[in-house]
Amino acid sequence: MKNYDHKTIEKKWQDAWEASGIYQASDDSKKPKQYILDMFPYPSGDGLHLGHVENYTATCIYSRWSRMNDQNVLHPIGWDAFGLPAENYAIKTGTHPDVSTHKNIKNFTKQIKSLGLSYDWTREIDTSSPDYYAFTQWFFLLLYKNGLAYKSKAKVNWCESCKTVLANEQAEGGICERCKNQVIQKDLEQWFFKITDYADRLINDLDKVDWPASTVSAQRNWIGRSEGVEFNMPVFDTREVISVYTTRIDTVFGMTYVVLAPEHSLVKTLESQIKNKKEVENYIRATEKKTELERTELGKEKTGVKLEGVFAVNPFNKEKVPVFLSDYVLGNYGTGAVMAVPAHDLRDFEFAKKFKLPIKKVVLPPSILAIPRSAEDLAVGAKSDLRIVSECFIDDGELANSGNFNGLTSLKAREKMASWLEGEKLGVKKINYRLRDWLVSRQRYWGAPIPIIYCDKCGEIPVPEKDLPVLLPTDVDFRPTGESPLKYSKTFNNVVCPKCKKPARREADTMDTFVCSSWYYFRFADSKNKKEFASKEAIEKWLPVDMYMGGAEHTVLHLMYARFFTKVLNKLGYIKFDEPFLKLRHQGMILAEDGRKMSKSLGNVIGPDEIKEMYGADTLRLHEMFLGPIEDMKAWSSKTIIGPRRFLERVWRLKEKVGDIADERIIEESLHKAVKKVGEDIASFSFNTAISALMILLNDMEKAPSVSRANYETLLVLLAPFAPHITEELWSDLGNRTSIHLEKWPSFDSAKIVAREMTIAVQVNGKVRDTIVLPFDTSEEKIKEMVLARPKVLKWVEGKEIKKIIFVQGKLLSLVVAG
RNA sequence: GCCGGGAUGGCGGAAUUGGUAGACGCACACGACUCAAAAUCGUGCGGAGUAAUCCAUGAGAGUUCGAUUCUCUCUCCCGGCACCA
Repeated sequence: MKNYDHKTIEKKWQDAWEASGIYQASDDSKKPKQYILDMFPYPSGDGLHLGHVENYTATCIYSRWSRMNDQNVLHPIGWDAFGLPAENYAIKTGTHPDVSTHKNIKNFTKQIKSLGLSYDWTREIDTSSPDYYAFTQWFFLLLYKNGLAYKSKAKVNWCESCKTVLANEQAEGGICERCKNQVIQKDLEQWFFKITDYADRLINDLDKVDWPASTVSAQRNWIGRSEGVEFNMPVFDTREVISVYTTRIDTVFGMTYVVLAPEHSLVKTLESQIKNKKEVENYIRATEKKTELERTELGKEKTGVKLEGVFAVNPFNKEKVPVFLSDYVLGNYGTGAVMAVPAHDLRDFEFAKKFKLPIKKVVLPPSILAIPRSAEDLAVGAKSDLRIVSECFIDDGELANSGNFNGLTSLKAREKMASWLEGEKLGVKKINYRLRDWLVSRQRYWGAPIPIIYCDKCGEIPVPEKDLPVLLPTDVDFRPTGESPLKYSKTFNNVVCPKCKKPARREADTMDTFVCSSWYYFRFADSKNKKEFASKEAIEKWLPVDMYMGGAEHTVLHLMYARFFTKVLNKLGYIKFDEPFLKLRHQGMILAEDGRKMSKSLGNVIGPDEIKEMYGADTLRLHEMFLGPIEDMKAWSSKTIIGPRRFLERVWRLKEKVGDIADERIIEESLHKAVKKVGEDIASFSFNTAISALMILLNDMEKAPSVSRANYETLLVLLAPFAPHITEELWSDLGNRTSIHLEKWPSFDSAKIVAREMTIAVQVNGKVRDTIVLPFDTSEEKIKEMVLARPKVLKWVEGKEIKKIIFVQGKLLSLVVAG
């Protein structure tokens, strides 16, 4: 081989690796296992993008390095094949999703293989294949049988003109994607998974995993644990009570009204009390029409209606306060009712201003405590003399206007007040989560059918496990009609009841694709198993995942759902661990050259194929890794890719310099340093600095008069995980008969890294004034002596008193002088 | 608003128990090779200054012999969540 011809070389070795199967994981190996997983791709029609390449290259390097360190590596790949885009494509073009999806998978496979990614293809999975979704359905049944899947009414996006349910992504901004009409919220029967049962474990177990801080905190936020109290307020002149939840019971004396969510059930119960029924009904109807988006829109003026004739009684001071209905209170959080304290809550404050309600201060900020209290500070907004305060104090402080609790800090008051309520049996301490149950049913075609049968006699019957999979029918019209497409399949809908054998019908909804991806990492351990989602032995052998990598867009949903599934399996005794992904890293997004997101509409998309064609897969891999820290957002650069390419060409040309008579010592230090640095950097996912270390080594080798074969081979081995093709070619060219990727990772000798010479920086009063090169074993005394004789140093210290000398071994000598 | 993460040459980025700021790469300049160009190789490359030296890691303070690194305050940028009581 004369020139570095990436096309020939890369094809040659990709074929060779495929034939020899060197990346296959062994189920029998005694070596320690290492499960390295990428978030499996959705095979879109656009093909692989540079973000995929970044993700897969990083874990490929890590996998190759792990194999060289004698680990039994499981590094699989598969397809998250169900999903909306394929279905939309079907609606538009009439191509069956199964056809387009498999065409895309073919293309993805080709692209991935051409990058030299070291996957074990024997374990490939496809979530849209019946072999796979049989077990997705099995998981549904598992949850169902354990009371973790249930049916309930829920609001969905509904387009009145298209007569169809829309996914959230299709209803952005409350506008139907297809016809541009307003989307409304409609109550429909939907399936839910009871993830909220696991809220506390999902929060607590975050301590067990090595995940990016931002991801952990996003999950915590999403689950939204809050500690407070729930207490009852009698409704004046009735036997009803309004139960409210608050985290700020310390502000309870400042309550000037109560707010119920418009959907609160008490509105019906209290019907006879309400004097302005018409008005109230109108408000409720208006709220129903609003989309979720409109309702939660920020900065929007508060709306509401007073329930005339209804009063709640504050148990602390027996004060009667009015009751309102407002959509700023959510029906599905806490009790759906809040005590409103406008002086200490911003939302209540806005509402109170709008409806001219009294604002009563009961918590004073520390700054006010410091100065004498004026009557104004303590002013109580009397009904006759309404005083609107300009600001609202939401922090903790000291209580005032609060009866027996005056003078307490907010913290203490919360304790005492909660205890008082508990003592009076009026309330309890309560922890609430903002996490909602997971709505899994989709009125969609391209997904796993929900394995439930409805029988007029027996009711809701789960499909018996032996009848799985419930096959997705093919005789379906995708065009939107207003109901789940599966309803219109002749082969699908009509079944016999498993119990009474009378005619029955199937559930026509399919499952959210996130259900498919909540358990796929188990399947790779045992992808061909027909009986179980994975055998106990296979799970024990490979799981949990040791290293997981993928986009940060899955920070919340996918990761939360997968953790939920794992915890359910753990609780039900299927598995011993309770966190699926021990270590997690996200790759940063690759932006277009112009620093903006790559997008078709901007016309700034660059795909891996064109780059690979021009520079080769090895250069592409190296360049993406060298662009910057893996987790950072980085702009693609076609200007600087020449750097990595030149580097590889120099490695190629260095071969000419390989000779037997080389002075090993010249590059010994450099070599051992590189072995250490590259290994450590791969371990910590610092690929950019690992590559820089390799470049430094190459620079040093080029400067040496000649390079021994052994040292050249070491360079190739270190580079092999990054650039698998060129290194394999050069390795083979040297006469090696086995693959370089089966080599052992070299070890380094710390003693050889220690330089024979050291450069000591000399500081005077903190400023570097001189540097001095000395043999490494020079004693401290000797160094001081020599330093004090240096003219550059003398210039700064002569005639001055040396007050202190700080010596850092091998690095610096710092002199502190007077004046 | 809350949570998380950032800010270092012309550019991407290095630098961790606080110890020579700018590794490595790109771009640029000059030189060698060439009839010439490309490629390649060599040298230089934060700013000011002839130099000594001074200034410089978003801004300001603090701790320290010494701060990109630690503490406080602030500005701006990015990401996530967002009426969750």
